Formats: sequence, C-alpha cells, structure tokens
Amino acid sequence: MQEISKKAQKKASGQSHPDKPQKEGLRERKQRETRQLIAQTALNLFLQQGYDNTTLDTIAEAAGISRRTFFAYYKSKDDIILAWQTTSWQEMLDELRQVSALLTPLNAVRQIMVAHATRYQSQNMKALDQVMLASETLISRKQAAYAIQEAALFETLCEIWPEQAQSSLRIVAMLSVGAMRLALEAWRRDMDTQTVAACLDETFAQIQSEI
Amino acid sequence: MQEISKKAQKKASGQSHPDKPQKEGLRERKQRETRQLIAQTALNLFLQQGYDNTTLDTIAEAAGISRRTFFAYYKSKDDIILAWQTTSWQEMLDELRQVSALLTPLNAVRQIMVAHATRYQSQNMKALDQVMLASETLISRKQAAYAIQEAALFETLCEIWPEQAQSSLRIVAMLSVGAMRLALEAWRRDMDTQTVAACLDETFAQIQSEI
DNA sequence: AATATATTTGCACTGAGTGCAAAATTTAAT
DNA sequence: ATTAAATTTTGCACTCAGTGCAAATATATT
Repeated sequence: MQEISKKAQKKASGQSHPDKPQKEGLRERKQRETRQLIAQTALNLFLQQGYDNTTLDTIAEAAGISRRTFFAYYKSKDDIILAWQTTSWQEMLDELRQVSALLTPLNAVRQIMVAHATRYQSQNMKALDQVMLASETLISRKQAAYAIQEAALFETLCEIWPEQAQSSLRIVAMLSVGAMRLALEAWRRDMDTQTVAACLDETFAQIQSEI
Repeated sequence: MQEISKKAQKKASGQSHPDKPQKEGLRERKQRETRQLIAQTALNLFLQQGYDNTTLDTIAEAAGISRRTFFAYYKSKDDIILAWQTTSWQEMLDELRQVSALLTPLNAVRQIMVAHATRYQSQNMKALDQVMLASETLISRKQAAYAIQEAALFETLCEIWPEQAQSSLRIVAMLSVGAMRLALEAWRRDMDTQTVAACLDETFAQIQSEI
C-alpha cells in the first residue's frame, strides 16, 4: 500500500483500559516522526532557497526518504505548508463545538478564534508566512484553503445552531474567515508591535461596527 | 517572441481620427479569433469529458494550433476558464469608478455589482459553473481568483474614497467579494427560479442586516 | 519587392504527481 | 524464536503542465 493506514479499526481484543487513547506502537511513532521530519526539513529548505526553487527530490533526499515515500505522508508539495493551517483550524472547530451555547454565532466564533489565536507560536507563524509570501503558488493554495475552512466552519455552525437559518450561518462563516484573513494581513504589516490575537479581535470589532 | 505584443505603442503616424479606437489590423483580428476559438473549443471539451481528463494537447489539436502556441494566449490551463471571471470583474470595477460619488462604499459596490450581474448570460454561466464544479483543481483556482479580485476591488475603493480609512475599505472589499461568492452558491442551488442578480441583491441585504 | 517585426511552432527539458509491483520492515501467531 | 501476514518503503516508468530557445512563418512597413 502506498497510503498509510490510519489504523482505521483496532481489533476488539482485551484492551487494558478503554479510556487510554491507545498505546502508540513502533509503527505509529516512526510515522509521526517521519511526518514531522519532512515538514521541518522542507520548511528549512523553503526558507533558505524559496518554495519554488526547492524540488521534491531535494526535500526527500534531505529528509532521508525516497521521493515516492513523500507522497505517503503529504499528498502534494503545498500540503506540507497547508497541513498546518488545516490542523489548526480543526482544533479551533473542536473548541468551538464545546464552549458555545448561549452566545450568538458570530460572537461565539469571535471569542473562540481569538482565544485560539492567543496560542499561536509567532515564531512558526512568521516562518510559514514568509515562505508563503514568496511563492505565487502557495498564495493561491492558501486562498483555496480558506474556502475549505469556511465550508467546515459552516458545517460546524449548523450542528451547534440547528435552529438558525442556514443563509445566516453561511454569512457568519464568511465573515469569520474573512476576519481571519484580514487580521493576518494586518498582523503582517505590524508584526513587531502586535499579536495575532489582538489584530483578530480588532478586525472583528471593526466588522461588527462597520455595517 | 512567445508572448503576444499587446500593441504596447503605436507609431505617431497620420491617424485619420484620434477618437476612433484604432482600426483593427489583420493581426489583431486573427488573434482575437484564435483566443475565442481556444476558449470555445476547450469549454466544449471540458463539458464533454471533464476538465481534468482534457489535456492541453487535445485542446491545441482540436483548436488547430500547436501546443506551444496555446501558451501565447493563455498562461495556464485554468486561465481559459478563469480569464472570463477576471475580465468581467475588471469591467465591473470600471463601472464602479464612474458612477459612484455620494453613496457609501458598500452601497455603491452593491448597486454596481447587482447592475452588472443583470447582464450575465445565464447560459454561459451555467456551463462555466458546471465545468468548475467537476474539478477540484478549478475550484481551488477559482477561490484564489476571488482573493485577487478582492485586492483589485480594494485598490479601486481607495482611489474613489481616498478619505476613508483603509481598514474600513478592506472590510468592504471582503464583504463584497464574500457576497458574490455566497450569491453564486445560492444561485447554483436555485438556478431555475432565480437570477444571479436577484441572489446577489438578497445576499447583500442579508449581510447588511446581519450584524 | 525587400526588410523589419511579430507570431507560430518544434524540440528538449524540468518538475509534480500516479500506478504498480518488488523489496524491506513491522506486527501477529504458532 | 520462527514463521506467516500485513503494512510501509522504494524504484521504475509513465502522464501531463509549463518553460526556454531558436528556427520557420506570417504580417506590417517602406
């Protein structure tokens, strides 16, 4: 198989503790490490010589794997960079699902997103941002990723507020992702004196007072 | 040269009438025709066999040009489809520049965009939409194109309302492009009974009352 | 008709991504 | 501890998008 089995099903054998997530086998550990190694290696290369000037062969060689194996871990070159964004968004959605209840959708999202942004490592952020900015391709892909995030957010909103009109929730999703985009752009212009979270909160405030 | 000279400069020879745009020479006409031919040929092929299953070789052959020449007219495969979107947006921006003056930015954009949408040929729209929906690649590229449109709209807004805070105009641009995206999605769900313009106006109304 | 200019084309190349089947490695079973 | 089963890694050959270059065509200018 060329795709890594996500351990889709585990045998119903005698489990010591069903609450323990599952002890991580040798395979799982090595895969996690390899994935991380690829990401780190690639990011370094991108920072050094640019995204477009770095071929998959170079990355694979530097990470000590074969070119073909790379595709078992990431489904495309841009996925190395974009996977981070996707993962982080997924975490945010999980947090959103738990906390909110009585707030309006937009306020709930605002609160969770800002709280989540507080935890960003600005060091990593800056590196990723720098790599992305230098490549037309990546800029494109990032925008496409936003659309996917917007759709995922909409789905989640529908679960949490099933009584709300869908058209309204679509707008909330659009505004929220839009706020995040604008906030990141603002932060880029003002990286040194502001945090991402502060930019985000300010952007939300402006949007809510704008209309 | 592989890139087509956009007739960057014309000699200052005896022009019959400076107000006449310029009489179209044989070259210009053939280029316009070729460009149109490529677009039409490709669109037909895409509709028949899908975007991803249609290679550039196939398109070039069907259009009676060489593969290499294709790239003199479109800079990438997706550009065949996306060029339409870009052109149309540019027209809209030109209209925006002329009409507005006293309206608020958001209301001005809303008015012009709705008016512009009225002129869409729903036949072409449906074909393009159908092609796009069937290809992951194109969906991605379309989203990336929206980001470019948003940036262009922002630039235009800055020209028209130089006294407005840029942060506010950025939000207007974000909302406007967001409205268009949502409106097109709504229209797709309801193609037969609604016009694009109606969907767009309704979406703007909802957004403006949402917050 | 001759010359300058712009366009078309062929060719060879790079680089991303995929399918396939043979090796190598890990896990499970006896 | 051996053996067997399952999973991962890898190499190879392939398709397709996109680019650089220079020769061949076509168009415009005088």
